[in-house]
Amino acid sequence: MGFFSKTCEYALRAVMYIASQSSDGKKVGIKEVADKINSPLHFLGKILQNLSKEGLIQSTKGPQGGFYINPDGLKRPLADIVIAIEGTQFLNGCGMGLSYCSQENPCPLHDDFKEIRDRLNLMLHKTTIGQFNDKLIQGVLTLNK
Amino acid sequence: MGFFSKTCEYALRAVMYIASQSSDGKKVGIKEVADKINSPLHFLGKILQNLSKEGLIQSTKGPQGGFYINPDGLKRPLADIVIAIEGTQFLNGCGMGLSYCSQENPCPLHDDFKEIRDRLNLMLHKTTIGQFNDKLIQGVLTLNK
DNA sequence: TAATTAAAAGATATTTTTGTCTTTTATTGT
DNA sequence: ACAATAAAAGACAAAAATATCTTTTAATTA
Repeated sequence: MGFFSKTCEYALRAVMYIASQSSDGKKVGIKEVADKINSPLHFLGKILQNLSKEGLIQSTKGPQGGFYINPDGLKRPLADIVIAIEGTQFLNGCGMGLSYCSQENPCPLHDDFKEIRDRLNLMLHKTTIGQFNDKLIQGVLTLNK
Repeated sequence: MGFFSKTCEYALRAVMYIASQSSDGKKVGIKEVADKINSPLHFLGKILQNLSKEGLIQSTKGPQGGFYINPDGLKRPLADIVIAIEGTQFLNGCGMGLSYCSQENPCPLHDDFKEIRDRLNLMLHKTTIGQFNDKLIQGVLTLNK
């Protein structure tokens, strides 16, 4: 297993792809997204549907419809996606799975984990959804395979 | 979901508990371990069985039997447990799930993730299984709930 | 209004993870 | 040898994650 769940991996890749295509009000169909990020079509459908409900991406049905991200959305941090999918536990919970773990009642890895989680949080909060648009369009960065 | 799988969380807690009880050749039964780390008994049984096969812990059957960790084992890094359970992918794979992700063909998060993974690896490799024995015995650190 | 398009929603299937229960095997002590 | 103990092993079940397929709803265009 990877660091994030498959669901979260697909979500991150898909959102970044949609972002990179959303510059001039363009919309992309789910078939294109699934193809470009190499994910199962209908499974991705559910994921995008949820992200859409959360307001992280936008969509319209019908001809010329598809998914897109509005300018404000491009400025949101990646953390929003991760939290929407993995929940807050992933970024804030105890590394050893203890629910009462705290500074007063610490697990053996409490301090070490706090530092690593802090770094992960920092990274996910300072990085925005639209941050990679240019390099994705240029083809310098990859989202496929 | 947490950072590690339940299996890995139980494993880390159990191994640390067994370690803390292994100072003077003492052995602990699985019932005691499951109770002390608050995990499902038989599920933990499978986990310890696997760790035993990997040589990360030792066990003997029969009266006065149980699980223990030999002096060399106490010096091994936590990374050995995590790798035994989560696989190398967890500590080395691409954060976005791409199998061809590399410095030459990077995903958008390649560099950021590398730094976080490096820190996690460093921590898990410098921390040993037996490192918390004293504080666990003193009750300064917790493994339960 | 009708046909077409594309996401939303629902139903179902598969796989993996997590968990429980029972039987077997190995060890110890009598 | 026999009984008791405790892990190993196997069978099975429940829940969650992953995946596929079909139907419905909303939007567009002709």
